[in-house]
Amino acid sequence: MELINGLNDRQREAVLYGEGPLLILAGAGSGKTRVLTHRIAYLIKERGVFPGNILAITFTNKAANEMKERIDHLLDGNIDELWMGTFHSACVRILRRNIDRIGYDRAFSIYDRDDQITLVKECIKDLNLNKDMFKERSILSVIGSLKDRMVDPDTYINEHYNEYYYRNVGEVYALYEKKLKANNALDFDDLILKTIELFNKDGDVLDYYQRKFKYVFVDEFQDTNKSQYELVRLITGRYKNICVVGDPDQSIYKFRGADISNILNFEKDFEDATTILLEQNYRSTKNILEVANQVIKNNYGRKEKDLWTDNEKGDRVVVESLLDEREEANFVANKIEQLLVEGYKPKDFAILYRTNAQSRTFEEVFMRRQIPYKIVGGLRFYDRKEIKDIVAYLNLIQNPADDLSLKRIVNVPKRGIGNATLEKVEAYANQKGESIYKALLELDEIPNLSTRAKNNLKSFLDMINSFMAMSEVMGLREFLEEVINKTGYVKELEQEDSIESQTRLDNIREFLSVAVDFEVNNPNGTLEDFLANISLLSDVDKTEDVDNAVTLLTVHSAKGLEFPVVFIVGMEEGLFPISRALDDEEELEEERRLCYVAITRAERLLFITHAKLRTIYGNINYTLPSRFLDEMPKEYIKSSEDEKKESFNNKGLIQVIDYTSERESSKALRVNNQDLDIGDKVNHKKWGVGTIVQIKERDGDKELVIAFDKVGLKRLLLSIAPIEILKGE
DNA sequence: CCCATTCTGGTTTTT
DNA sequence: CCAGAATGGG
Repeated sequence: MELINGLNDRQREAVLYGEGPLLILAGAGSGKTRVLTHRIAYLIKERGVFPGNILAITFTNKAANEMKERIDHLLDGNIDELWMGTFHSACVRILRRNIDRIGYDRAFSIYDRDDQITLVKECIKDLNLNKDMFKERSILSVIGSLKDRMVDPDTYINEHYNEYYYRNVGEVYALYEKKLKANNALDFDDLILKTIELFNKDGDVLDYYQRKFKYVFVDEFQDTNKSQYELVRLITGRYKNICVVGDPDQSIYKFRGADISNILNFEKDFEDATTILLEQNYRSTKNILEVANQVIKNNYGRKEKDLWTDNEKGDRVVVESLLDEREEANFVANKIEQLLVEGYKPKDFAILYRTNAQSRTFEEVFMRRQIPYKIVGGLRFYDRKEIKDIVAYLNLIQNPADDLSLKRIVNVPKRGIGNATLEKVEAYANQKGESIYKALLELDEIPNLSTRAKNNLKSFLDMINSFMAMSEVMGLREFLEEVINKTGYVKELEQEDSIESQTRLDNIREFLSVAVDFEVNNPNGTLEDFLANISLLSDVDKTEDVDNAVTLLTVHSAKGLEFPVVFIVGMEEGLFPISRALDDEEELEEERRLCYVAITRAERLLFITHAKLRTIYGNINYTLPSRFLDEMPKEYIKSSEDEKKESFNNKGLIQVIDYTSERESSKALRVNNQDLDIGDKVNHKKWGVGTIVQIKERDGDKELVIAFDKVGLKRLLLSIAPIEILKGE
């Protein structure tokens, strides 16, 4: 049978496995996608399973599309009925059909993180809490983790009744939930939780889906949280044909509630579960894999597993030490240019970093050197102001209860409806217990409004009403154009006529083409579907499909991807592992798993870099190489610093800086500063002896960065600093 | 009500 | 350093 050709014994066993719970522990690069696609194809083709009886959960929509395509290739039959997508998109699909059974309108809005923050902010204000003490971000992270663990507000408040802070966090949580409901909105967590609630409260609906989904698959199972696990348990309650695939060593979403114990407990929770281990790696060279294995070994209490490969040994992993982030980016660019000459293509390269902020230097350098690149995440298209504004219009039109969206755009573009006016309307709505939109329908009843305000509100209302009517009859693109024109949004930007407004117009045009794409791919798609679709896209999904470009992305976003050549940058203590993890053993282990994920993305070549100086918040920091570098076995590593060191007479910091000082800025400084140079020692009145590590021109003065022996790095101006230069080598 | 300016404080990772 | 919030003048 062609479906098992070329598979190894373990893989074949997984593909051909019969009924009942199955746990596939799949190491990095062990061909789990292959196993999943082949198993699904096998069920359909050889076992006669109807595609509509299969639900497959993937981590991103992109992964879902790719898998679906691969299955399509393996079969001749039609697989349109196969449900494949993320937890969130599957839940939206279920809720759009049936959420009315638990008291929501089926036109509910989906709130993203920014919406959540706005809502929490409102709650803090409404409850008269001190906003310095109650920070919306930290409250939101508590709420998030409570939702992940399915703890409701009342339970939490009772548990913390005697703690002022946490009790009030609970109160915010309660009000937040109330507001979501009033706006007929769900946040990301709710998509899962409300589906569970629906299943628990309505036996018919549960029964329907239990019968429908005879076979359920969950990929990246190590990163599911408690509620997702519960959802899987409910859906598979009838047939128990649940196949999960995961790797505990690649669990990197603990901060989002991911619970490794889901994978560890699987065999307990599902009786007679079979476990299959995939340990042969097909992705990386021996050198790369060995480095990964040695690093992850340092995690305590993990289930020992040794990934092996038949692939060639390959080049040693290169570890490179650079002066600062600029040199780091230039080193990477140099390597890429060099490898491009050797026949690699831009799309073969990925730059992996721990935090999004690190992408900037690479962007600058790549732009200057004309290396084609694309960035995953970071400044996101859908997070741009103009896109969020348009989406808010659409949300309101689709779900008039959505006060949050209404408030966002009621005065964008300016229509003379300011805060004071809106507050009066809102007060009226609150008192009547209805939405702002509804209140506007009773405009004449609202007290204390000036005629002017009333007129402005009236024309706003008329506009929204006409949009609502149009949305019923128009195609998506046509409708969208109507909205951006009739609102005056485009007009305002055109009048502004700045570079910035031009970019915004471009973005709006881009958004229109997204809508056209959606229309083509989903001929029956509604406005609701379109909105749900764009709000559930992951960063990876959203990244533009540039033909041939270097990929810049966080290690988190790189999960599940692979590249011929990988650069892991910023391998420094405090950055990777991140500072917050340094004194917490559990978080440190998660960082180490993250490092493991990063290393195992590489197929042929792996470069790891760290800088000695890194600018954070505009401050220059001294950094040390990451502890993970020490965990990598020397025999698989080559460090060009080792080679260079021999030709320099290295006496510490001064010499280290000397040999990298070919960079342009230092060269220039050498000419201009006969008296002062990087590496010179100085004596400061208060801070004592230090070494100059950087000199910058600043308004005719010189700004010095000095590494003091006692107090570390300081930045000061030459003209006013109480220092003397210590001469004489 | 609108705009410009000052200030604050914030970076982990994201469906 | 930078973006968004808060503040105050027009």
